[in-house]
Amino acid sequence: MKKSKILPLSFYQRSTELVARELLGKKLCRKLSNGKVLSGYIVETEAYVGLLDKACHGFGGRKTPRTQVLYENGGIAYIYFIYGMYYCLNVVSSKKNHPEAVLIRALEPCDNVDWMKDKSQNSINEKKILNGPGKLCKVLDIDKGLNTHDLTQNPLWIEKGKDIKSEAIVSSPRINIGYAEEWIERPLRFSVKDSPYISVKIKEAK
DNA sequence: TTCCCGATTTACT
DNA sequence: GTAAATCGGGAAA
Repeated sequence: MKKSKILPLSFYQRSTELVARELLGKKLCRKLSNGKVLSGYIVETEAYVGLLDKACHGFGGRKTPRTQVLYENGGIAYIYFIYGMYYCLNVVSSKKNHPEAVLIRALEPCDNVDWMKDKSQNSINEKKILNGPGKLCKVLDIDKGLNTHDLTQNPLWIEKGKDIKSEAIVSSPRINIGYAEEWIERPLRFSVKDSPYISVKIKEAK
């Protein structure tokens, strides 16, 4: 029995910023009901760090049916519906009773790229198939049914992928959280430097 | 129960 | 650059 490439639950049960940073380069895999496996390397994430973070759904200890999953132990999926038409995939991190998670914002396509191009109706440019949290969920067929799913199990899991050097990781402010006041500028977004697959271009520091 | 608004994407001016 | 699409969750009443 060969050693599993799937990341263990202990990987997720650490500080959220660390998990967000180290998820870069990892391989997100999704097995469809027809048996086909789609995958991509994670190139962009954002950390949502719970109680004090005004951008986090669990801010201030808010606890509702939807955010319940954020309070669980790390290693499971938190999927929510936004703007009436899109889903976003998050990885719950940290320990029980800490409402923290990492938003997966963009992937570099890996397996079954042609199938994904078809699905996204963007058959020309593979750089734009998975470059956004709403888009990657649509293409990978991720919806509420996978909420609370264990990310070490079929049909959605994360494996070891490419090695990303720490010099190749850049942090920047998060996207579209204009309501979060002093948290808007916090550099909790992590991405692979110069990757053509990220969602929103990073503002250059002058 | 009602009302407001969003961790987005796409199309248009 | 800005706006429209579109609906469930959360807060208020």
